[in-house]
Amino acid sequence: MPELPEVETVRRGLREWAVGRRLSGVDVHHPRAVRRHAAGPEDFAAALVGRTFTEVRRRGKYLWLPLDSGDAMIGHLGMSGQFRVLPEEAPDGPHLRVRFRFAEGPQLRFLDQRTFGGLAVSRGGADLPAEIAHIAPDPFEPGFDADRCVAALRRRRTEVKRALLDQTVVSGVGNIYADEALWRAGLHGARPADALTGPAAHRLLGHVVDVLGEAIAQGGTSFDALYVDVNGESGYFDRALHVYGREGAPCDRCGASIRRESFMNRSSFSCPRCQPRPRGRG
DNA sequence: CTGCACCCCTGTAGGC
DNA sequence: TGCCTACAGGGGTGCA
Repeated sequence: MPELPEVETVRRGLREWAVGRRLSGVDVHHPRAVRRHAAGPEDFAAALVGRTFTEVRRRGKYLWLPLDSGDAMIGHLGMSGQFRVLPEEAPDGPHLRVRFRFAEGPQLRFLDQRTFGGLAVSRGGADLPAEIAHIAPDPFEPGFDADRCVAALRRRRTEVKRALLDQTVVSGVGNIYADEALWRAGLHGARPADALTGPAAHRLLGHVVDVLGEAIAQGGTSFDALYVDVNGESGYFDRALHVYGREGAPCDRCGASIRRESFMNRSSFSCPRCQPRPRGRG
């Protein structure tokens, strides 16, 4: 479940099901799932067994679970990663990558169809793992500074959608929520970020925060079974999407037919009337 | 600093 | 039925 609202949904599930439980065994079923753990799968497991998850934290799309050792397990879901809480007798399935066993109670499993996601143990990373420090704060962190974020956004000499997707400007925004925020702001994603006025950039960031917050409240966006919470349940925010995946459907604001454009080798959805394409530099 | 090409993978949908 | 391509919510790297 890739973007911030989906990762936050997973974080909440992990907080409920993983915190305070002592690990009795960790089985790496696919080494690629721990490729970012340089010391290898055995070291990964050894750093976890016997330890207890004390908390579940998140920055943007990254999760980390501090341990009572002072280390932390880092997780990124990539495109198709899932954490699932399942009883021991549940079948493994084809996408099981890492199994976490506890002294008692259900297992925690990391599943990942495409294996773009991954786990690692960060030594001494309980507070903020060094591996995540290059990512900007996300809008829901106490340390988030909106003025600073807007300044970073307007400093980028690139298109505004690219800037929104840049995790060093603001973390947690992906393709869906970038398109939704741009629609709400009435801006085409190809507008130059450095041509936005301060108030316009603040308004855009406000829409980013709004759409992410509303999506969290709905448990995220689930188009299919790949994007589910730790109990396998889907979120409902897909019903509230205004542009993403709605090519040809009428704009909820003006009725014009939603268009789809190729951008950064991905699809971008927008309203041709509410979000006119910029001409030249702006 | 920036854009760009390309890499990492599996699975599905659609055209032929 | 098969075969092919395009596409999917992620990030990272190397190069110009």
